[in-house]
Amino acid sequence: MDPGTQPPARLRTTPSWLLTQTAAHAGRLVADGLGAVAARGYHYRLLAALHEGGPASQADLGRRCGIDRSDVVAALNELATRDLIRRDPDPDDRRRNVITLTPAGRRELHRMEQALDHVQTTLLAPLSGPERAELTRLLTALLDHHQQPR
Amino acid sequence: MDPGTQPPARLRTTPSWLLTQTAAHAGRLVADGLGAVAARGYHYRLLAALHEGGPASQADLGRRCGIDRSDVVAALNELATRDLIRRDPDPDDRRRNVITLTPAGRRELHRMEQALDHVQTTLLAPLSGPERAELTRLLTALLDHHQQPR
DNA sequence: CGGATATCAGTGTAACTGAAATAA
DNA sequence: CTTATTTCAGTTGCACTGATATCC
Repeated sequence: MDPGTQPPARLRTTPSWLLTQTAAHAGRLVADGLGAVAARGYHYRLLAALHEGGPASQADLGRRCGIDRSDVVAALNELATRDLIRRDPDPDDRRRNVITLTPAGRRELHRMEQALDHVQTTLLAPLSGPERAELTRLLTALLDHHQQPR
Repeated sequence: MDPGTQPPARLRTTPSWLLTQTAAHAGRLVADGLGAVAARGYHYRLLAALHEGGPASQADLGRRCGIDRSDVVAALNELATRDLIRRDPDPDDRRRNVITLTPAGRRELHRMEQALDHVQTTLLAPLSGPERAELTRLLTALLDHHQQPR
């Protein structure tokens, strides 16, 4: 009712603000969806990377998922106590661990994906099909550009 | 060089992931830009709201900026110690404080805006003019939709 | 009384920093 | 000697929760 409860116009037309605010909404939806299956973002990212790329070292997983090596350790600890991954020493390089997705992990990943599918639907509700494709295209271009220097 | 260092395709096509990742990049740029003028996001949001809407209560500012009342207190404390805002009791409603932008606050806001202008340029570098407008339009639609139930 | 305000203390997630031990 | 990997300890920014005192 109160029009003064609107965010400042300067913010509403600033791309970085629009991005971080919509991302905050998306993050809430993701947290709720994954929370319902007792998981969070880092867990899903790691399991998805393992499912798609097969067993990998922790440093590799971190690079692929954009998760800091330090946080990979903690997240894998949590996944390991639930037997969703296995952590074995690499015989070919004794610095590394080989992380493997377990059958239970594959099942949990599937549950997470169902939850996340629903999140996408809710998140993109106000956009048409072509609009969703265009948004995906634009965000991908941004992401590729800013990830280049790595 | 290593193609295995790419994020999983499932993530790269998921809108919520694209949003949170691009927002993370944007957040880094904003943090760097505002950090150079000894500020962070909350400070800019609050000063911008004060500049655009004039003096307001803390609860009002929180609603306008999408900042929790609890965090408004802390951020205003920091701004007050730098004399960028004034916090006076409201004579008409003794529960409230009237927050006012000081001349020093207006100057700092201007410096923050210059830093943020540069951030937008860097952030949107890979997109054409029409693409930037389209991205802004799509994100605004998402934001409006998910803010409705407030 | 119910409702709003300001404040304080604490939590959670994502992202990051620095340092150490170990091994290539 | 340098580099890479794993691990631990700690920090920051943003967002949120719950409780309390005060006032409309």
